[in-house]
Amino acid sequence: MKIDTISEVSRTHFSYDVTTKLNGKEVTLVGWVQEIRDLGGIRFIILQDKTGTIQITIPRKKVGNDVLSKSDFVQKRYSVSVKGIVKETKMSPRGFEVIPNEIKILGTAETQLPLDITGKTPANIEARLDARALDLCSEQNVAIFTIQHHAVEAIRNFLFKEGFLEVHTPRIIASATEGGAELFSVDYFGEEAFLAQSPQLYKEQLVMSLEKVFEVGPFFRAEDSHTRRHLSEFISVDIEQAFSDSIGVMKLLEKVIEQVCSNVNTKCKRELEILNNTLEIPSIPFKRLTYDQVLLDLKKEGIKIEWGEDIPTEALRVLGKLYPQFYFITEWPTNSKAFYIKPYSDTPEKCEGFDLMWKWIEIVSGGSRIARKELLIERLKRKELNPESFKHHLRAFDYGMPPHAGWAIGLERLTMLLTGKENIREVSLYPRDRTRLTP
RNA sequence: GCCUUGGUAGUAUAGUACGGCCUAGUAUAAGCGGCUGUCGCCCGCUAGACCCGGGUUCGAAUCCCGGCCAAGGCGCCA
Repeated sequence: MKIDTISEVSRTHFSYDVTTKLNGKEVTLVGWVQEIRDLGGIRFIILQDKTGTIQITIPRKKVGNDVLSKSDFVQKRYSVSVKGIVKETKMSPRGFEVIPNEIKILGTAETQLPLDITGKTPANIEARLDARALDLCSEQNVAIFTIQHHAVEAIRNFLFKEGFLEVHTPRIIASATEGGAELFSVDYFGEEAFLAQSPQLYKEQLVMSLEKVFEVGPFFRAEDSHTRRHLSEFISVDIEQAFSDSIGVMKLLEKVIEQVCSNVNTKCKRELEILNNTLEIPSIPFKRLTYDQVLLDLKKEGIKIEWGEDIPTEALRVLGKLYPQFYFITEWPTNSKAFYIKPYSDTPEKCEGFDLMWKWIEIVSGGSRIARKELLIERLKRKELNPESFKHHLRAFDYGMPPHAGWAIGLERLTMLLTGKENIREVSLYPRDRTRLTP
């Protein structure tokens, strides 16, 4: 059987756009064979495209020889075009079917696929990721990444409206931006360089000129973590704003989250249904808990944490049950946050850093930044970082650094809550983790 | 990095406590044949697997040791 050429094919409708209103009309559909049910005298082909599925019905005695032989030849995952007449009938899943006049075969596929694309025998995450290109064809996965798209769309639109400029900072850097986290090293023309773990230092410098900036892009952490919420390469949505503080950027963040939820809710109704997830639009302002309050709450639950310590995952899970939606944790101990987070001037042991939590997972972290060079150097030393390796960054503070603040959303973590998925690898197209570098 | 659990056809699993009845069962996918209203179609037939290496034993999918791989948890973080 010869493969047909695409040149004569032009799609008139996506599967989802076909309705009973088109009864009797001719449509041309393009997509993939998802399933074939052959009953002998009649054959049903379920055609899939990115919008959904549609039933092609082939009564053996009522179609031409060419249609019959093409439909004999097709297998699951073959790319085809189908030109045919829409026919209303109660016997088909969506109330209509398409009776083909012409089928073109545009591409083939191997017969024994590594995953069951109909979902009758679900594969585990490892097998799915090994065959990710095929896995992504599932209705569920199309729904996940459609939702992620509309989340980013809402973020971009809102930030544009608020006067933010979208920027692109380097991924290849000479030294650690924050210290602490492990970096991937790369050979840069014989010199050691690193993959950026965050745009932090660059976005701070940019507020001196562009005032309000944001960036959406991948960052890299060589942490040896093995959890359902960590990736070695993840997408960060970063903003930084001049002449603002943590209170200001928290208010902005609430609006961003609200916009995301409402955009996804209105544009992704079907996707949410497919994922069996409901999304509430959170009311703002979000609850603000101080670190001290969190410690008190946890004490009541029988969990004791020394002041100044980070909150362990086990405790966060308990906290997530007490506050099962979005909430901020503010006024962190200065030493538990990165060196660039601004301490309160009256109580310097606490800082203007915050985390936005969703249940027990940290979705966003941010804060007011230190704008004074001397204080920044002091904080670097306190964190046992060498100010010398930050000299280019520190110099920027001599050129008119305004007070500023910002935050960073973990896009995959945000997508997890939007889609109801509990494994971050489900919401990353090609996840990179401690043990996975392919595909 | 540490801890726990696991690795059986393309996929998903049963069998492992107490070694023999496992010539390794089932579902689904695949191949062939049949069927005019399926929608997890149905029916018949065919083919397909015990992670690798060593050990114990008359006998190992099953027990022991080593390795590799995975999932989950912790620490760390977005």
